[in-house]
Amino acid sequence: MKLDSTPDDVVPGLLVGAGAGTRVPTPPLRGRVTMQQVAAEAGVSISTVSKVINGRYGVSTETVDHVTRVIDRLGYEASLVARSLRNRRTNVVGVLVMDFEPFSTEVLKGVADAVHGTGYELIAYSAGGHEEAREGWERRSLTRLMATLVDGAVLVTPTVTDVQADGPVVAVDPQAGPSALPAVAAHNLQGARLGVEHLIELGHTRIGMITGRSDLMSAQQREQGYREAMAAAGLCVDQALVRSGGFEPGLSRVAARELLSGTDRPTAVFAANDLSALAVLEVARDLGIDVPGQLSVVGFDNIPESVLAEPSLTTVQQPIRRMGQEAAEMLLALIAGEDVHDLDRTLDTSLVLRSSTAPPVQVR
Amino acid sequence: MKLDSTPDDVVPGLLVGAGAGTRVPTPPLRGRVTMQQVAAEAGVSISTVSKVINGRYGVSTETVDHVTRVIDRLGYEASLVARSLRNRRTNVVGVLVMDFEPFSTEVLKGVADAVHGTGYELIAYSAGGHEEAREGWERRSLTRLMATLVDGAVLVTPTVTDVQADGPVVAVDPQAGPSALPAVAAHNLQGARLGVEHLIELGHTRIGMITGRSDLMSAQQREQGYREAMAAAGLCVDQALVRSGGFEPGLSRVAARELLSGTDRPTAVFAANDLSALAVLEVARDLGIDVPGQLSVVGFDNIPESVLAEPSLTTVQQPIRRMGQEAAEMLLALIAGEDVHDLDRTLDTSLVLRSSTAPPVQVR
DNA sequence: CTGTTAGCGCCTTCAT
DNA sequence: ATGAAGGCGCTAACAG
Repeated sequence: MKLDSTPDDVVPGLLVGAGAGTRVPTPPLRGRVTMQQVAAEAGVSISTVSKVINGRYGVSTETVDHVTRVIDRLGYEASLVARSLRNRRTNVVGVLVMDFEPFSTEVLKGVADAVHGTGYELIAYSAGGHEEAREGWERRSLTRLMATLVDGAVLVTPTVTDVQADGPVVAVDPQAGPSALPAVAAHNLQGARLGVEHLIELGHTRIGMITGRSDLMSAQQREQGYREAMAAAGLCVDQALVRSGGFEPGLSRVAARELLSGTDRPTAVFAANDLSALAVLEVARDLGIDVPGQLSVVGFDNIPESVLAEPSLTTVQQPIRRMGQEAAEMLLALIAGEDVHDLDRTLDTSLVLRSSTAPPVQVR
Repeated sequence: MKLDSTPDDVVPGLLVGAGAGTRVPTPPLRGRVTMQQVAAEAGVSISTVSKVINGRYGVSTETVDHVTRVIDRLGYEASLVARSLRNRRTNVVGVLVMDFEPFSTEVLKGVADAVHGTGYELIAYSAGGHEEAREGWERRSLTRLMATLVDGAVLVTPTVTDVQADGPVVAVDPQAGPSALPAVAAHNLQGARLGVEHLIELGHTRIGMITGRSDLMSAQQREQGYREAMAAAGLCVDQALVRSGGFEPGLSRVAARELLSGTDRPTAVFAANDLSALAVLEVARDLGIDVPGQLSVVGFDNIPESVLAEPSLTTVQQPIRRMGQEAAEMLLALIAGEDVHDLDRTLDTSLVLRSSTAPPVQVR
């Protein structure tokens, strides 16, 4: 009978209008129902409730029934947090990201694919996104969640990979040299070559590049691929045509504007990622430069947005979603204690032809 | 003195060779470093460590320094879980989804946009994805996380909205009638009208529809929009031209085949979502019906695939990401205790013209 | 300024 | 078959 008399704790949340004064189901008392309350309502001890929930032996059939009914009525569900804290095993895998942007969410979909039907739950965590928390977010996130909320984690695009965690960790697209972690990455160098070779085959010779964040391995490899393709075709790289866009829209717009405003602008631009390529498209439009008529643009990543762009973007596709899948499969195997053979996987990239590239105009 | 004598609890994790008796940088002992260990290593009490971490007053400068150093050296980071369990406030907002698919991840990006720089962390949670867990996932997830891991939550496409949680909850694209929850949705009715009006303006009069899942509000509204647009133009709806596609490809193909096989087939079809519209395209191709020559098709959603279709799909766009943003803004305001005025927002949709629509052929 | 004490919600021996 | 007690990692009163 103590259930109806709890005037001490004011409800901070919203009260639903639905009058519940009607039949049986004791108006699911508001807010967090704890095992405590279930026990009280059922007139048994907390531990008995726990046993019922976890299907432990040593509870009479009728007690089980009764408690189960109370649980249903109250809409009780064990707190993930409390349970995690207590148990070593949580049955949850985590995807740790710096931010939720196109790349990481695509990886997330892949991880979800692989986790489906395994009985694991999935948690994606971002410490908040911007700048401040940049340095070492992967270490912090890992420490904060691992072994206390998740059984294992997929690290998306980590800058630091010499992390130490007491559970399995797999990196996707690691950015710090030969990783100390099991990892899944795309073949950046090959991809960049593909993209630039496409432009060269179209007849372009003045090809500029918006590079990525110089401290990241993928950025370096893509730039190297660009240089290799140019060199292989006997074309020289005009340093004035290489600008950094830092893998992000803001800087990329600035870089693109510099690149396209000059008198002797390139006829084609290879961007280190789609976000940068989209920025180029935007700037070109501002400047009245027709794409692909007067300027060809090739991106890298093939994020969903790239196809929605106007014109749709020719880009180098990374099998992002697949990367997430493979990472998750590795992770689950590692959690299961199986020994995984190929701890460092590199997936092939491919060129996706769309509408942002064309042969250069024959000017004079 | 009881700190060094805890032989009862065997470390289940991996043991590193590093003896702790040596010099300075005690090789960051592996795995989960707890406050306990930091305290022991620093020779102070646990609560002192806690105070240092939380910047509480009443700790001598040198102690702060010392403890801080130890924390750095050990790479300690407070467990999100333990902290959440203790505090009422967690500084984390959750996005609860049935699964990580294109729609929900798009919402997620929007939420992330809005959360940036607010100091909140973001957790996206999916109970596993498929079928089994369908019914009531929103209720379960909410109960499991709210007030114990997150301060508030965004529910994506919940089927049930009469949930009771002890914290703010905002629904995005709720599917269960006038929601009892604060909600953000797209203007399905208006969108449907836009799509159908476009067909009418092109000159179509025999316009069919592939409807969605009849138990979902969005489906009902889209159908209503279709009927209203028809009525407004003085066109009557031939019931034989309205078939259910259940929002999914399989059923939609069947429906499309029925619709297009008849002798008196429609000259245009409005589909309740892009997936259905794509099915129509497919069936039309099978049947040798030219789109948009002999048949115009309009979809709803504007998923990336719609632009890749052949021909690319004219469709009604929902501002999905924006919906996530608004939901998050509402949520943060609610958490902050501000009173939000507009608790049920409807965002405008817009028509995206592509290549699957054209005037009807003048047959005879 | 520092340490002790008491839980947050849950699960698990260990008694009864 | 049931309940009491202790503790997961952390914080917030209260002592000293």
